[in-house]
Amino acid sequence: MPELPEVEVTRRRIAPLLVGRRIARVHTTADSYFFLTPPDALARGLEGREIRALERRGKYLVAQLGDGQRLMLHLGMSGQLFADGARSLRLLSATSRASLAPDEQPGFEPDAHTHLRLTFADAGAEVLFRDVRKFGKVRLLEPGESDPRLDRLGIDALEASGDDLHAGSRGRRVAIKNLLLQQSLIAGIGNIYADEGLFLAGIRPTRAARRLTRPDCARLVEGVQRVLRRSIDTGGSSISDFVSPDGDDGAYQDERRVYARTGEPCPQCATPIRRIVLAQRGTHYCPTCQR
DNA sequence: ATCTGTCCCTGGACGC
DNA sequence: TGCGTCCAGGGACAGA
Repeated sequence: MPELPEVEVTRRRIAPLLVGRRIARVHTTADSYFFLTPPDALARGLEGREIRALERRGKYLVAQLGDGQRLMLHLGMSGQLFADGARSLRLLSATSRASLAPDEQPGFEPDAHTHLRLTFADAGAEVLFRDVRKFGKVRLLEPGESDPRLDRLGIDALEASGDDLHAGSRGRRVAIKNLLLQQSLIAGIGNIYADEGLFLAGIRPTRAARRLTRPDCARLVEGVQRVLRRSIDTGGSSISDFVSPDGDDGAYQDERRVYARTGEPCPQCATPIRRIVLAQRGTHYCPTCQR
């Protein structure tokens, strides 16, 4: 599930394949709510454009195009942005996987879930956007046009300070975890890193946001940033579908302390990790270390 | 204004 | 073995 680190890893590795290249051909799947810009308009708008830069805002990627247009991408839950030639079992459907010999590593063939495929004017790798569950989004923004999804984003999680969180949590009765997931306050934190950050800070996810002191907020932001940076350094978390543009799996899932470790001993005190549901999301914490 | 619940989608896990 | 059912989760949205 792509959160800030997975999106940032994707950006760093895919940027060299995109920036400075001119899009020659665009292939899409049929229209669906994945396409905020309908496929035909998207193809028309993109063909012939040069990509000048690739930026990240929270969990969004924004490509700056040569004539002032921008291409906005969100990976959703199961989005995969990669180059053709990437090799990973995560890029295959279950049926193609089942037909494989145990040691076989076949190349990827664009399938029904490959919603966007960019071919470039010069030779070189194509870039593909695959998203099985279609929670991802793609939109072409005309010069000067904005998208409320981007406008609403708060400060990037890597730039945020404890004071930002403290200011945003005043008077809020919601559980602190819910607040961490709100992209309008701090952008980029998702379910995994919220749980991990709260554990590092020793704060229970259910605590009312307004009950956090200034030092609590400082510790929490510090904890969240520590796990985000570490995850970027290890290539992100490949817990379900995430795969980097070259097909590598991330390794951060091996460093998880509480996320999806229900019943396992807390790494600090050996109390079994507890799982509850907050904001319709699985939430994991140590009942002893997190108060 | 804030908060909660519902919905989009598909594959994988699980039970019989 | 094979089918059915449930669940995961980001974020938009409706309604309280």
